[in-house]
Amino acid sequence: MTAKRPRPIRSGKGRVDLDEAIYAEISRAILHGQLQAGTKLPEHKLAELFDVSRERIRKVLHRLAAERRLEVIPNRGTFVPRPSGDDVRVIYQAHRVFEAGIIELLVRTMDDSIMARLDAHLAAERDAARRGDRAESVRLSGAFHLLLVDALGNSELSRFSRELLSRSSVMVSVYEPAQSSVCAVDEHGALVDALRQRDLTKALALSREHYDHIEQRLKLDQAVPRHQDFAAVFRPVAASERRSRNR
Amino acid sequence: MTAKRPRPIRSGKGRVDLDEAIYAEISRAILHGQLQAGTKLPEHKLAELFDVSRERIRKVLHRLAAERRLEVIPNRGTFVPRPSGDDVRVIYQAHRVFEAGIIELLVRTMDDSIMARLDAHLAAERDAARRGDRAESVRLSGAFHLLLVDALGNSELSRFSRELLSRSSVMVSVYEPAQSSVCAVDEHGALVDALRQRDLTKALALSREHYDHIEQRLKLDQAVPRHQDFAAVFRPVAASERRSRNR
DNA sequence: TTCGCCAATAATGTGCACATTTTCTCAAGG
DNA sequence: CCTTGAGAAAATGTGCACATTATTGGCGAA
Repeated sequence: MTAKRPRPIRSGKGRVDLDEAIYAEISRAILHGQLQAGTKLPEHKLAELFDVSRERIRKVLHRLAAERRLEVIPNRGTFVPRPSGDDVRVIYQAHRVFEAGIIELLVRTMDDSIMARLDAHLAAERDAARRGDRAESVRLSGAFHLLLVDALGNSELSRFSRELLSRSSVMVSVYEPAQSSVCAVDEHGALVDALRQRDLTKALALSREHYDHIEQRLKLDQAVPRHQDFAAVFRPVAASERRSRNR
Repeated sequence: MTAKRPRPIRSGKGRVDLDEAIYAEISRAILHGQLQAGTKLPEHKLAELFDVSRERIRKVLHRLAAERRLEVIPNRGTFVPRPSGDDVRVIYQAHRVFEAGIIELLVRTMDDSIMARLDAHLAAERDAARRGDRAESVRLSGAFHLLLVDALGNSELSRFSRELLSRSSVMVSVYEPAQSSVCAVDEHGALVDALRQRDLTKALALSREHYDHIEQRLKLDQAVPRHQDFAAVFRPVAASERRSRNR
């Protein structure tokens, strides 16, 4: 590290984007299940990885902790949450309650353009399943539920939905590290059919059962705690590369 | 827990509580509508008020901003959000969607103890209304909706519900600063009746109309932006008093 | 060996100094 | 009178030093 700088290396304006980039990168790693539950994220190590100050990492970690994506234990460190069985129950019940409300509104207010987008998404899911593209199937499966809530055009609902999905992603990677049991495309298709018929009761039941299936599958498996070299899962953010050239 | 160390000014564990106390105090002021929308919360002023370092205040403010309770504008400061008309629409739609999901579950799963708690709450609301206790009526009115979600015993749902309520509280204080148009007790009572009969359709309609009424009332009024001496609304937190004696 | 204690090391928590940016003040010029 | 701009003042942003706490490693006694 340089001892004292006569001038600022970068203007202050770029720093906000830098924060955002680091935040997005860690969020992505969690959402994609690339960080094992229980993994510790030491501030020094991350600061070195992203080539920023420790304070900057600290701020991002605490922000993620406020969103329950990470867990900060005072004087101990920051960890990827290790969801308990009760956490699974809480999160999936929240998913069910939340989507029930979404469906109740969609049945009353959806239009053709929304149905068209849902149909297009189902086609993409079926195509990924036919090709056997597992990673894409997982991604689309989660995106289906986001599509439902985004159709309402409500930023608050979308934000909360993403927080829930982020947390269930960690659970999936904990409880089923090996097999790829994604949402069945058939269940998504049946739900869309019920929506098209504006059949509230049927749509509610299908959504509820859908999340029940996922939750049940999770509880069958056992958690396999293990350590992990987290450094490998992060992609470099733009600014860190830029600064690396100066050294 | 006893202080063994030669000279601990304060035990390190107390600091977490201190953060929490300041966070709770500002949250309370927002929830109670004691902070006018648009009010700036300067870091060094708050630091002086609570008698803590500016960094500590800073952390709390950014945490509240992450929950959308406050708004941080880079290099400008932290402000109580000034909700736009579209914000009102988004928040109250979120309320409706969210409570619809809650009701759908409550109708299927509630038991006598939950109904008893709801009845007791209604009695308290009616009592406050009869006594003309406006502040208590406002508080109980918001608490009714929290009681509904808390009945599910789901921390995630409760947390999100409180975030929403916190944001709508600011809106109420912005758009109707004078009159006390709280939730009508009758509407709460009718909703409880529908729940008791396990009438999903009726309960959904009542909840929806209830929030529609509140939102409509808000939109009739005009925002009255004005400055405010925020220092008067904060109560001292324990630790700040303790330290004040040393000066 | 194994347990427990203590020093050594590493990691987190925090106050502070200083850099950067914005806002305020005021006066000169159109 | 209004506008504009330069400098001062005030507020926010950030890196760093140091305090505090947890973890590790080692050493001696049962």
